[in-house]
Amino acid sequence: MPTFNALPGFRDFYPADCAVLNAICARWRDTARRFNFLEWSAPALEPLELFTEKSGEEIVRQLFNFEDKGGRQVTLRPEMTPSLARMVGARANAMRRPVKWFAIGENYRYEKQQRGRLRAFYQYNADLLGDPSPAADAEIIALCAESLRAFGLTAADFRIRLSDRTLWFLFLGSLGVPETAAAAVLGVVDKIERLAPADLLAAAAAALAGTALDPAKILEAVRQFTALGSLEEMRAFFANRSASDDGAKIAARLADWQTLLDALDALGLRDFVTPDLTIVRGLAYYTGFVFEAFERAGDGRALAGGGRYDALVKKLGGPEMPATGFGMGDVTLRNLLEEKGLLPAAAAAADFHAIALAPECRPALLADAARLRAAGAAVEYALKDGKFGKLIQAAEQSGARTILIYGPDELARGEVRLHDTATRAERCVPRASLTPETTAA
RNA sequence: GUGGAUGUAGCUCAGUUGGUUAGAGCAUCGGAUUGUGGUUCCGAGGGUCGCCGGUUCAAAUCCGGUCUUCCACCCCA
Repeated sequence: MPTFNALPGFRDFYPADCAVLNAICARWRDTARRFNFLEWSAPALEPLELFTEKSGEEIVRQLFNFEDKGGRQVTLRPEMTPSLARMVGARANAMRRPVKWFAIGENYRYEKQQRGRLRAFYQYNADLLGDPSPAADAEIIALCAESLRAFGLTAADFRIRLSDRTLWFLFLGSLGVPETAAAAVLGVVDKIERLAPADLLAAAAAALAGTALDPAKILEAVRQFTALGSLEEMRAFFANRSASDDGAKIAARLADWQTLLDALDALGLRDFVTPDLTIVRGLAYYTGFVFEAFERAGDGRALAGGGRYDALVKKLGGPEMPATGFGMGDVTLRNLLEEKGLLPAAAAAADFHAIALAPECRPALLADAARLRAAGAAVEYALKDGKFGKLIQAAEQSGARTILIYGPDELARGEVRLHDTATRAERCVPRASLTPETTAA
């Protein structure tokens, strides 16, 4: 017989693991509820075109896709945003705005796994659609930060790096970079810390092919731009540059930054947010403010990421619908919470563990167990009769708060003996008085 | 997809220059003259040593392949 394991990158969830996952999802749901976001869901299996339309054919390499028995090209979803765009787009004209939705679902990506990166993972998404203003960006960023704070993480544990593709495009335009090349330049910016200088220059030259611009000069300007660490430095940077046609647009955009940062300040989250223009996000569909939450110590892993995608709903067949949102996975978050000792205790013990000291006592035990369960208590009992020592030992090791002892002596008086697992205190009470709140103390 | 490591019981690990039916602790299950036990003691189950092949009288051990896991790239929705 072969042994069967879960597929690579997939996880079996034993009860202790499942309890952790449930605890994480519960915190996510509660935080979203406090922001009055509504939960939605969608199929895990979707048409392949839903994702190639959004991200291009090259995405297929990282999808669990196949042809179904009806000849349809389908794939397990790698993310939920296209499904959201479809659903919102279909009813957008009838929906009161802003639309504030969140979802928790398992996503699938055909990638070689490593720490924090599996082939199946749960992701929490929150999106705010129908409002293009910085106030909406502030709300999404605030929800992202509070969703992490809900686990006990502090400003010492994580930081949200805030950037802005709108400002990037305005800046690149002021350098003379044409719109057609701007996205490619941002792709180079995304690698600026990882590539060797020679490779970086070659990449910049490739991105600027067809223009008369000097890659080295553009790179130098980009470096100065990415070094800006505050709104004040950004203002000074642009003030020192010669006025251009984009000057008014840049000034307006910096005012949006002010609005956004002021809102986060008033929400009590300013300490969690750092302007960081090195963040550009790989995907081309982001259009405005983008952000990523990173852990501050250790590996500096990304915990969440998101941004504004004002064109996506329309691209997927819906009406004009500005949108911003973020995604947060369970894998890296769980790793971080484990390291910080912030995982909630998972042990789920019964309220009562009942034992019968003689076969004729069992009917009374079963009747009381049924009554307590109907009243809401968690009740378990030994399935077979045995010696007293074995029964009480198993009862104690079960972790139940209170042991119910059904012996001939007690039952003759219409009573049951209560035994407190922690203190070993005991007392007898009439069976009829048992409630879920009854204790031996 | 590329490269480098890794693999012995459910878990943590021993296992000598290749040498008899592969071990320990923890965990699990059972027992210790049949109402106060969490201790202790005894015992049992559980491994084709990741898998396949090769070398050898003999392989957990050496060699090749493959899979898995981990790490670094790629990618990161």
